[in-house]
Amino acid sequence: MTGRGERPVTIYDVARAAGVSYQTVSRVINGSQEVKKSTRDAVLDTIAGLGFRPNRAARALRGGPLRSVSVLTSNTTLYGFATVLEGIEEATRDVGFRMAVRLIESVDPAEVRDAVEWAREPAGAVIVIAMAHPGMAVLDAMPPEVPAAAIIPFLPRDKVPVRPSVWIDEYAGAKEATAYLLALGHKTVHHLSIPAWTGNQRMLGWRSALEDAGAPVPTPRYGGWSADWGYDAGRKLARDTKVTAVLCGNDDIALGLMHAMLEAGRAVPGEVSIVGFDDTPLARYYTPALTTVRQDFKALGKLCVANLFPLVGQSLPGEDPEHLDAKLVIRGSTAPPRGGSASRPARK
Amino acid sequence: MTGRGERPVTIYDVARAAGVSYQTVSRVINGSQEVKKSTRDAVLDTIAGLGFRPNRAARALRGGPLRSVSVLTSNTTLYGFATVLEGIEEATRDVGFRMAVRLIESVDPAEVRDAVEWAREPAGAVIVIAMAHPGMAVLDAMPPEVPAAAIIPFLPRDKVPVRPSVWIDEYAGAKEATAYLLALGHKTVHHLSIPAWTGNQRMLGWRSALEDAGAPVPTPRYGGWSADWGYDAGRKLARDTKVTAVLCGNDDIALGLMHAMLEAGRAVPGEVSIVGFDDTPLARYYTPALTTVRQDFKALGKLCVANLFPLVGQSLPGEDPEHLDAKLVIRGSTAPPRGGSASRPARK
DNA sequence: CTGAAAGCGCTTACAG
DNA sequence: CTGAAAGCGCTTACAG
Repeated sequence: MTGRGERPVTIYDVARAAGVSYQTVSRVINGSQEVKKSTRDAVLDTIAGLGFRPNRAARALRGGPLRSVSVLTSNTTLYGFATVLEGIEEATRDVGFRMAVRLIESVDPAEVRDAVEWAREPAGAVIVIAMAHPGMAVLDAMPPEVPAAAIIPFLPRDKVPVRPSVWIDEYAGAKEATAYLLALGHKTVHHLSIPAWTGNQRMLGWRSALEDAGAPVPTPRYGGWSADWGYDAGRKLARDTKVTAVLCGNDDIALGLMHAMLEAGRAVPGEVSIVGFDDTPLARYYTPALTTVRQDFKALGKLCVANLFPLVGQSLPGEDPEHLDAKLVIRGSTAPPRGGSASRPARK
Repeated sequence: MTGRGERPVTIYDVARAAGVSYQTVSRVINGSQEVKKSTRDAVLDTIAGLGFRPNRAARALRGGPLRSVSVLTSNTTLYGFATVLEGIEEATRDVGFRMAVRLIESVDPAEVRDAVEWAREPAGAVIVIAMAHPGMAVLDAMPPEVPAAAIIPFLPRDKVPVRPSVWIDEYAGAKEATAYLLALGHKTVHHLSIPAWTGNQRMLGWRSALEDAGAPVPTPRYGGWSADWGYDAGRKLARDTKVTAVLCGNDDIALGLMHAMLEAGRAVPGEVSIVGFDDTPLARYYTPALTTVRQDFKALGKLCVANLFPLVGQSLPGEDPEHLDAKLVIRGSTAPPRGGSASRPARK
């Protein structure tokens, strides 16, 4: 019973109860090797008995390990961001770290500067979810001495990135999805992209598959992350009856597009095949069920934490990879084009 | 330019540069009234020039204002939870507070105890998102002396709740939706509920509308929050051709149900009308577009912060209400029953 | 292997 | 209105 409103238990209380100096208690809770086993056990027992928990503020002030990670992210109502965040939270909680979160809503320089200040303030570790422009801007602005790891949507530009970075191989995923549509017999595949940046792997993978097959490369459209945007863009695409297959930048966009097509009287997948990206928990319940590229966002969040920890003197057992694979999941929203001949679809 | 790797600016630096004592600097940054205006302005200028930011750890250690809120929540990949969290983050950031987040995944006593300890540790303010069982368990276990506010899914049991609590009037929303379906001519309305608890307002509102109309009250089904669960439950409902109208506990469940109905060959809304709850950004793009009860989760999160602040000596201007209204949004997933006579639907 | 000392940056009484 | 003092709980050299 820690009781109500009582003064919290400190290392001095533990020291007195265990009959040692408070320095020894400090060594025990910090896992120092130079404490005799019997002393350590006695102290540990006392800690458990008294319900002692180290005061984080005092630790931070002293310059000790803060055991905290500050996460910068945007768009947490999007499935991918929310799930990455859950992965980070679980991984940090597992090792007794706290997680602070701050949203970045734009690439406005003042907001970016503010976000960087926020992140470095408590001298803890930092994670930037740079899966959208605001996060990328913050990542660029982050001073190199800040211990930070990042989740990025493209391959690192340098062989040795400035800081630990993890990603999903969206290039391969997009390429596989596009190749699958071509193999179904579609002459080409259009692309309703998430907002564009240099090195967007989903777009590059899509283009690469098209080029490999010698198919024409339509101009991709981009502008947003939402179903709203997918619907608006979809209404324009629906007017072009030569469009028979579309790869979307995410599943929300795909839903908006599907709605626009159906509303325009174009059958899915009868006249138009649609592929999403992410495989949200809803995608399989769209009608028709959405063919999409699955990404394991939770694992990505955890992976980022594992790659961050060596920077702050923590390390988790085992070697961790830097990236995860994406995986095409075939459902009902894709089919051979009307009258088109399928050259044996590469169903795997 | 705060520069790279330099020692952070402290109140001592500011004091020296401004030619005052460090105590005076402390008074200025804490808004003390007893500082001469000219002194205050000089200090404020120096602070801006040097880019000083108070060290939060030192403040916390001293017992000063921590300016931090710790949020306990579950299920952040669900739209409602994610959006409430964004509202809390924005409101706390606006006043220079930090937000720490921890997930609670079960009602397991050990996890609940742990979560409570986590929340009280840094002596900051606490918010419990008690919109699901895990949060409710934590709220029940929270000692009264902890400065906490809560988001709850039902009316407070007592006239004067133990702590500030905010909610959305789901009772009225569910009642309105159910009455609307009855007015369309449905003999009764089934309910696929989110997990049940005593005082579930969505369920009570639904039941109340049925009773007011003298309609039979079918046994509600519940078990999960997800489209997966909605689909499983929907497959059973689809076999019962007497079911012509269903109110769902959220939009994800509604999507699963809709998929099950369509898959079973039952037309929506031709044979079965479906109403959701929440109005997620995807709901309007379901096919058919989902009639649902809109809840403003972001405003709810902000409202909770406003109600929390008086507890920690902050107060925001203006008087804040305790609850928000829900609103029926009519779209394409609802219609009069086949052959049923509509008694002039209460379209508003 | 363990104890005594210093100090992290701040705020709040306490004097003046 | 402003300065000098004490101390929050902890960790890391420094002695022994």
